[in-house]
Amino acid sequence: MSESNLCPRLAKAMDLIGKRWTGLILYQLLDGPQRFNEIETALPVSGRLLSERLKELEKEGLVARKVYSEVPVRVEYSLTDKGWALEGAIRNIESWATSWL
Amino acid sequence: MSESNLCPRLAKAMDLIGKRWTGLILYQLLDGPQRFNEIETALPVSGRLLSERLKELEKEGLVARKVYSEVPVRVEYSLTDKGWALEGAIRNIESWATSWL
DNA sequence: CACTTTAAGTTACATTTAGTAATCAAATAA
DNA sequence: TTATTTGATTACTAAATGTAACTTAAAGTG
Repeated sequence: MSESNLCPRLAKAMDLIGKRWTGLILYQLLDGPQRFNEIETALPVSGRLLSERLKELEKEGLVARKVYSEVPVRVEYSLTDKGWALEGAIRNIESWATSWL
Repeated sequence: MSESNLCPRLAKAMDLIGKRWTGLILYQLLDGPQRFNEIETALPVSGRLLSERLKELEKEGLVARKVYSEVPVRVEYSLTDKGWALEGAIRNIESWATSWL
């Protein structure tokens, strides 16, 4: 595993999207803003990793987190412009899956 | 991490592509057939995992493996039609990376 | 024949990441 | 005070990954 002249931006993109659950979380958010438990229910991901992934995605600016001070607290996650910019890629994978899997 | 009504084909696609290095290996093969060492040199992936991923991709029918009985042996990996069908998705990620990372 | 060379892996072992279940924090209602 | 609910975090186990050494096979060299 030596060095390479691989484009660092593509490498980073693949590292992000290539992380387990990230693709499905983004796909899920294509349906619109959703709260933590909605995503957790919709996907076979544990709360522990969902929390971790959402934090990464928020840090990278693909996902926005909004807290509503209700009772009990409501937290909604949504795609940012940067996140929505991946819609084409995700839809592409979806249609590939439909055609080839 | 309970059950969900997630599309099994999309889940499988994301599981495949979302596995570490898989995206970059497919991207690398968009340049045409390449032998084991070429891919290993082009990407920061170890031989151990490259071998494992290529086996998975071959099993899933995205990559074809051809052995040339030369001295020493030459093994070339290339995309199948099913593999090439992912080109759009991969290019999409590439262009997202260029625009947003 | 023994011995070297080279590509393509494989194996053994340490480290990191993921899975599972229990627990915590905050805010309000009873 | 205690219960309830969402959104997490923690502790522990299991699985995946990183690293480096080793193996295999085939042919050329001495």
